[in-house]
Parts: sequence; structure tokens; C-alpha cells
Amino acid sequence: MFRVTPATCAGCAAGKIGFCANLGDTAIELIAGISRTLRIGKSRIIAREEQAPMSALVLRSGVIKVSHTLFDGRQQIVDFLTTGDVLIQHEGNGKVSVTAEATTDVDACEVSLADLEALCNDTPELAQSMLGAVLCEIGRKNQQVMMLGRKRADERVASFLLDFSERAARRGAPRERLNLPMSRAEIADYLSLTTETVSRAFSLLRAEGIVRLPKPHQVEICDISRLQEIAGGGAHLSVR
Amino acid sequence: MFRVTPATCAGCAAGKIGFCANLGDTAIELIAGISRTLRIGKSRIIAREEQAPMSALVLRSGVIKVSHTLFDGRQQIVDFLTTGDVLIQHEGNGKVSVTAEATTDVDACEVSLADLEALCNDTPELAQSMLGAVLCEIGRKNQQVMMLGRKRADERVASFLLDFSERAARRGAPRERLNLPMSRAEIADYLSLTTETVSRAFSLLRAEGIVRLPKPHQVEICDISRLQEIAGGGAHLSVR
DNA sequence: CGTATATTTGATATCAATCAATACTCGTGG
DNA sequence: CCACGAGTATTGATTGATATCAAATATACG
Repeated sequence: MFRVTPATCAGCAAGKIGFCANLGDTAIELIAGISRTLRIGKSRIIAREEQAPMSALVLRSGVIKVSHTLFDGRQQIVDFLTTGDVLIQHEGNGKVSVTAEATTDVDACEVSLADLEALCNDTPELAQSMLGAVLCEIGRKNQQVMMLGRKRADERVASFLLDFSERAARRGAPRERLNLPMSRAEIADYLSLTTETVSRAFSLLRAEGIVRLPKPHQVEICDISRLQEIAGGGAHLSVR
Repeated sequence: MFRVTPATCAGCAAGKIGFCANLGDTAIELIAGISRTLRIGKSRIIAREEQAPMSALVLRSGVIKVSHTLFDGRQQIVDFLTTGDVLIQHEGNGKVSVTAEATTDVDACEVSLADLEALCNDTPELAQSMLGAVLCEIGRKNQQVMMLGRKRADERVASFLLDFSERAARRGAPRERLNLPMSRAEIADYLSLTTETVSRAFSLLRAEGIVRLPKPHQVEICDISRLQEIAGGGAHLSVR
């Protein structure tokens, strides 16, 4: 028996958990087969209806941001979910407020956790994909911790661009011509910086010829190896 | 078929993944039944032998720290694992170097991933516990992200103490009389601060009568509600 | 008990935040 | 199609929290 529903877990504070699933096309099509499609307008908060069964969303297009909020109102975007990623909505312990909001118009498949569990039991490969994805997500989260803990502003922005570049490549989109639908403020929030600092980092990368910025939401990576060097923690750029 | 082995995952960079499992005594005893016990001396690096099967460790006592390292040598402790937690050792993609080191002498159960998977297939409750634990771990990681991204030095230290307090309580140890076996330097590393800043935060908490510090590695929480207030993001302490 | 190490306390430097102003985008209506 | 305006992004000047540098004190272990 495969179960997606978290068992009682004292450490588990979140009412929603998004994960960058990398399930693969086969798994996604499997889930799509038993789910109803859903269109979520930009800026809509994705809330679970009271009494509705716990459910999972699999994104087909668009971007969802997942935020945590502290008691005093400070909040942070902890993840951006894109095509192929999964959002699981379940009961939390009420300690932390977790919100998911559509950053763009979103197409998604919605499936109840009960149905998803049943499908996983019938399809071992799916169960394996899911668990593998969740384990990998812990690795990704550790890299995010590393980024916030050890990287400086321009390194964080470089890491962010590379992460999006790789995720784009994985779903077949061009690796070096990115569309970043979120605002500078949202990027800053995710990277734990201010819009001003993110903007300065972009300007610096542009001045160095590493990226081009035809429009604020379009990024063209010109020198991916230098971007990787910066993201990985090489010497940081100076303005001169 | 339940599989612990992550499938191919482009986003998965880690060669080791530790998670604060909260599996519960029943699950731990189940695993202990099929595993060999292991004693790991303080400061020993936990490395997978070449050619040895991929394995998981379940801690029975002691503390293991899990660190990530960037190309330029900067590193960070991303987790401390204590009694009941699980360390999964598997192949990474080589992008990030992940190390696990015993911070104290450690007693652990070691089981190959193959055996663990077999046991999970025979025991659905275990499979459920494992997956629930991994999902919850993502929630914990998001809180860690929040801590690094939004909390100030004294708030981070307060959060750290509360986290250890809750984990101690969960395994039956006293909630308000903590033994912190790791050094100030290790705490600072995990919280992305310096030893000096951690030390100042401890001194501040002591001056406010919130904790007592009979010995550097012993912390007595005197006013847990104020500690929670600080950790959750209340007004920060001033020296006056 | 003495020495090496860990921790605490103090003074200054630095990166990013904040405060402030300008420039750009994009949608709307003339 | 162009002009306008509201929101978004960029650039500049100053402040602040924590790092860094430096020293003193406490702890632990032989």
C-alpha cells in the first residue's frame, strides 16, 4: 500500500507542500488520466475548500509560488512550482501558515490524494517516481539552504537563473532563453534580497556580458559557464 | 513495490540525504530487526564504501551532522540528525559534495536499501511512515529556509533551541534541559552565523533570564514562551 | 595543576537594507 | 498611432546588522 497522506508528524508544520517533482512525462500523463483539469487565474490563492478531500495538483503550465508566513507577518516565497511540479495540500499542524498563489495563469490537473494513492498502488513505477522525487526535493532544499546561508547577492541571482534554466531544459524549453514570469520583487523575496539588490545583480551580470535583458521578464544567457562559475561560488564580480 | 532508491533525477544533487524522520518507535524497531548495529566514533566521516550496496542508517543515539560543500570550499551544515532520524546514502550526480560526520559517538542500525525496500513492501505501515516522514521533512526544510532568509541572529538561535527541545521531547528526553553536544562553531555553521554572533545571542538570552547555561553544552530553558516568541519573530532583544 | 582549545567579550569593517529619486514598461484612451 | 499614467525596474546615497579582527576568559583534558 502506497500512501501519500503524511502520517501524524510532529515536525510537519505545513498545510501545503510543493515539490519540484521531475516526475517525467509518463508519470504526469498517468496522473492526468485520472484527474480533472483546472485553470487557475493569475493571483488566485490556491486554497483547499473546507470539507473537500485532500488533493494534489500537477502543473501543466504556468507558475505557482509557495510562501510561508511567520507570526509577525514576515513571509517568504519558499518555492516556485512550474510545469511538471506537484503541490500537495494536506492538513498542517497550524504552526506555520503556508500559502500557494498563482503567479501566472495556471493549467493544472487536480486529483484527490485517495485517488493518487490508489493509482500509485496499481502503478509501482509511479510510486517509485513520486518517492524518488520527494527524496530529491530534500537535496534541492539543502541547496537552497546553502544558497541562503553562504552565497552573496550576485551568486544567488546566478543560481536562480541556472535553476530556472535547468528546469526549462528538462521540460524541453530552450535553456538559454528564459522567460521569468515573476516580478523582481518575487525573485527578491525567494532569494531573501530586496528588489534593489536583485536589480543591481542583474545589471552587473548584463555589464559583464553574461546575460542580456531584452525585457525585464526575458533573460538570455550569453555565457553559461561564467554564470555557473558565479553561482557555484567563484570570485564575485566588481563594478570596475 | 515500494522503492527507496531515487529514480533518475536531474535535480537531485546530493549523494547523501539525511532526514529528521520521526518514524516512531514501532517503525524503528521494525528496521532494527533486519539491520546490523553499528558504532561510529566521534568525528568519523560516514562514507559509503565503493562497491558496497547503498544503505540507510537509523540513529539510535548520538548526533550526525550533514554538510554540503561548494566548489570554492565554502561549506554549510544543512542538518543535525539525532535519535530516530534516518540517513540515506545513495549516488548523487556529483554536482555537490555531501558529507556526513559523527559529531558525537553514534549508535546506529545499518540496512541496505534493498532490504529496506523489501521490508517496506511487507509492511505497509512502514512505507507510509517513511513517505510521511520525507514529505514532512520538506516542510521542515522550508522552515529552515525561512529561518535563514528572514530571521535575525537571536531569532535563529532561539529557533534552534526550540527545534532541539521538541526533538528531545519526541524521544522522551526532557524538553527544557537540553544537552547540545555540538560546538558553538557547529551551531553557527548550521545557522549561517559566526561563533561570535551565536555566543552573543546566547549571552543575550541568558541576560534576559530566558535560558541558563550551566555549561557550554547544557542549556536550561527557563521561559519557553518567551523563547517561542523570539523564535517566531517577535520583537528582538536589546541589550539595555 | 597546567596547557590547549573553546567560548565570550570588545572594536571596526562590510554587504546588503533602507531611503530617495529617476527611468522604463505596458496598458488605456484620446 | 501617440500621449498619458500607474506600476515596475533601475540607479544613487546612507544606515545597520552581522562579519571580521583582536583580546580576554573559561573549560576540558592530560
